[in-house]
Amino acid sequence: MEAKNESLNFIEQIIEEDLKTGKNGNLVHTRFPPEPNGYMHIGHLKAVFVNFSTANKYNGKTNLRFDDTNPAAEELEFVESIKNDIQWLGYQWEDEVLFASNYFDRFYELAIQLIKKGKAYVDDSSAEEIATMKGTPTEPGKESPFYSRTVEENLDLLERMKNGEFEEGSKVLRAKIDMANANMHLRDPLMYRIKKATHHQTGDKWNIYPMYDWAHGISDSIEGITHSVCTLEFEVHRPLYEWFLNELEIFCPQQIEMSRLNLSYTITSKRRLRKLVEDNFVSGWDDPRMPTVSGMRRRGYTPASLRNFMEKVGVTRRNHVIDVSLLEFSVREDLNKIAPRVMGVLNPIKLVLTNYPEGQVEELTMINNPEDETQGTRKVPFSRELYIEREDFMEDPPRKFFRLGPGRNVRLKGAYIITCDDFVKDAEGNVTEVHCTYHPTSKSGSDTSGIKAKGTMHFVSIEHALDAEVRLYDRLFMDEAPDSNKEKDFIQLLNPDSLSVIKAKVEPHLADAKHLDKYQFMRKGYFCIDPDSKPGQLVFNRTVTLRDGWKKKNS
RNA sequence: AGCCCAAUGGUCCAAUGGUUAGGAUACCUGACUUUGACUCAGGCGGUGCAGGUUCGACUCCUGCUUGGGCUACCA
Repeated sequence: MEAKNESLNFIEQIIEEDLKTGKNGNLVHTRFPPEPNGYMHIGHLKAVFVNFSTANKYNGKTNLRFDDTNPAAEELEFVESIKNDIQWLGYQWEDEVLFASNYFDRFYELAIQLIKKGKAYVDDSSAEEIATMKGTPTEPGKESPFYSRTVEENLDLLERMKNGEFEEGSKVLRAKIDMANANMHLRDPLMYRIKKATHHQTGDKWNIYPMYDWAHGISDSIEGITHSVCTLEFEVHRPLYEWFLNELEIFCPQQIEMSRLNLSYTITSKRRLRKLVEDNFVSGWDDPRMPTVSGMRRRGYTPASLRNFMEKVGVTRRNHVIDVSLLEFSVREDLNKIAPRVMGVLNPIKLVLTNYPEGQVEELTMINNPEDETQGTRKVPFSRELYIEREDFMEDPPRKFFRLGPGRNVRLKGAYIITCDDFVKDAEGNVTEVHCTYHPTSKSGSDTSGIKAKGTMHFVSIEHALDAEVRLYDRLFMDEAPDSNKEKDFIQLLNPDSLSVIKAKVEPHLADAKHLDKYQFMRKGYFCIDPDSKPGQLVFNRTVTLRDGWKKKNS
């Protein structure tokens, strides 16, 4: 029946094993739990992809739950942008958007339960004292002087902490576990700290806020999450995750850690991305060079290309650095199928067809996308004076140059074969004009000339061309792993040429192009309309170049 | 330093106690081409080291090495 035996990633293997044993009543329920403290970037994308696509594969569900336990860092703006990004990627969460803050009352009840069990206590020590008493990985910690408070005293103090009677930093609630444990996270971890902040969901109701470890597992448990996927650095938190849920005697989901996504020539440190924005190294969080979802969207990456990329990357527990060329491949692969072809000359030089009648204009019919004939055709004007790409003419070309040079023939895409007769230089010796004759019987589609042309070139008619600003992007960093370079600050590794803005000439068909419309400029790459674009003032972003065998060979 | 995790072509991901360890990408060839794109065909290139178990180890075990994580009132 099945054509091939697809290999499973390690998470799918766990799930299929659980399905076999009926562990979770044959349910698969995942969640994507971002903290709303910034914009989503390509690193988050992997978590989105794994959680949603895995659940989807097993007819399960995926919750979107904001891990909003730290009001000092979080904002509503980020809640909205994250929701927007997830939907743009093509995923839909189960039911309503959830918040850890929905469960604050429940967390509090459970904390009381833990105190009554003698498994939690209020500690008046300062942050520094707690850190000192925690010991080090090689030395055991020491018990706090407040370790042995009575249950009654702890209950009273917690309630007064909740009621706002104490200053921030003066008291915390800690779980009573094991101050000598080799795992530092088990040395009486904090459950609550006092924060007199206004929360974007709960307002001023709370004066204490739960820590990640206290909130996360309980949230997963409440929602009936079966497989709680997170990244490798949370591995050492798992014993604590399980300790809380077991002490509370409530459902314990399985936490599964996977490696986080690292991309070559890219940073995903939120702190560093913020510095790029705040110090104006980029134009904003949605600068097309940023690895944010909003940046990639503006750059012209498609949701399908990003999902395909994630699929290719795979899911494992090893640290890796994915080559950015795999991302670029995925983007080209999708754009090749969907992007209409147009002609745009990025670095124009004038070409005159000396034997073409002055004032004559032909409307050429061109195919929009050879990969998809349903995209139809369009009209492209052709006349005596054209722009071609400056690099497509060489005064003294090498043998295997397929383009224009004195005495050479070339096909103008969708039009005629031309022969180069002459060229004009200015006082500095720069070529300013190329003169050719066209062969009237060589018209595209009805060529009876018998003339051979090695190459095909794009062009635009000078009279009909539109001006366009084109923003060319290159990688933001020159270093393969800017996040982990120990010698240099990441700012020093920025590529000074990551953006160049040029004035280009494009075919008139593009006058109506709209925000984020995607095109292939033939022979030049994939481009999309930037939000800065206005009618009469076109602005394009280059999403990615085409593969270029010629350039590679000659560089 | 202690504890935990990982180790397969340049990169990423598969596979098996037993012939030539497979795919993707990258790179190189060639074919095709009215995009030097796309497509197609081919090539290059790999089990970290040392022991052990076994008839046989890339796979299991031990040690080592290398890389990563943990010592926040962040998540």
